[in-house]
Amino acid sequence: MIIHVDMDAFYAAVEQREQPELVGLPVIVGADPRGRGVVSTCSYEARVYGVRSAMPIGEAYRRCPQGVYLPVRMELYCAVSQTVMEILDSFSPLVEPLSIDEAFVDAAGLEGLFGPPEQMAERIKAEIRARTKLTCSVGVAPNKFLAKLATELGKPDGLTVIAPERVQAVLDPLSVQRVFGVGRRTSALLESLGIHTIGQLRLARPDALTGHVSVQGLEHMQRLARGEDDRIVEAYRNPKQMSAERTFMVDIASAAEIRKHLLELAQDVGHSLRRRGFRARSVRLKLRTEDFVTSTRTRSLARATDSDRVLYRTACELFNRTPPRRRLRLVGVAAADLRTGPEEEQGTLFGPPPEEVQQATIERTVDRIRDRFGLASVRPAALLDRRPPRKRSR
DNA sequence: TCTGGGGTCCTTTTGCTG
DNA sequence: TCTGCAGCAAAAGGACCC
Repeated sequence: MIIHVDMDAFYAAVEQREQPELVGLPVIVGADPRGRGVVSTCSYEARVYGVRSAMPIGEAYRRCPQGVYLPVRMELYCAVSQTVMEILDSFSPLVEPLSIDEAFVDAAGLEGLFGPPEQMAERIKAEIRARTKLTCSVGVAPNKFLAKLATELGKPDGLTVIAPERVQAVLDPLSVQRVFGVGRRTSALLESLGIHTIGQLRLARPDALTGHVSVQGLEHMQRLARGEDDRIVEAYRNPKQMSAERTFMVDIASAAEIRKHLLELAQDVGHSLRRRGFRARSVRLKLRTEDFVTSTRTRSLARATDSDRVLYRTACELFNRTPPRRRLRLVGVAAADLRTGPEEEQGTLFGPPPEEVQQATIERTVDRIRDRFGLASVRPAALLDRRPPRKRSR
């Protein structure tokens, strides 16, 4: 059996814990309601007004002008998250964090220590509440998909068990939207074909969906609809990409200004790579124009890198290739095709050229300063653009 | 009316190579 | 030399999740 743990209205609940005068009020954590952005999390009191995660913050404000609007305080939530994960680690050697506020816990073979899975889940809930003063919802089921579904069915502060013999009875009447991976688009498609419930999806004949869904996609959905999911709990997974992106307060037309942002984003991504010991073999530039059309451009690198300068230059090359005709509302830089381990073969007997060594030294020094004084406090554009001094002619 | 930022995974398109 | 084809990797886009 697998246990899934999900903190209730996490960011908002942490804020209410830190500021008890907010308890019972509609608390909305996210962007500034006067600017651009969305709701990250809101308290259950705010949900009464129809406010939801990912809703444009302006719309949230129209629905709930009396709400308490708070900025995201990521460091605080990360610290609480760490405590929660430590608690989970004390119950099982196999814990897979899914995001900052949820995780899978493999309960197999732990009956001797904690009793049956349901009892173990009970103890996890109690300990999280005791140590963090926060509530969570917990699901217990034979696999990941069902455990996560069980959690959703019991929110907030619930403990829901889906026993193996009850899987189909629980699943069949639920909306297809409950299937992991079926979102707005796919559920609209399925409903247009008369498939509204998981039971109908399970029994749908493949030929009724050909042309609408890929064969693999349908097989995947129908496996989940039958309650089958053989993914294991993985305690550690290598990241596939690291990225940073920024939406501007006002759309930007100036290429010079865009490049300034690309430099900052490249520095953020480079910093993440070095901190976690990864190098990237490809760089992706993401652009979103004022009419909300998003495009990406990728370039593979000859050699894996974690250098701000290489990320920045590559991003600029991608940008220069076809500068967008419209103003931009967002730019992003991503490092992808990640790998660990020592630097690849340099292709020379003498290692990397001296400028690269010097550049790497500068970047690591900046990393230390940023780690000590804050991520955004150091933006040494001058350092990055500095060329080696030119030799004077005699 | 307005739509964040960090990700994962999958499909399709495109271009190269034998 | 040209064409068609298969296989592959890179690139691009899209759906989805929290």
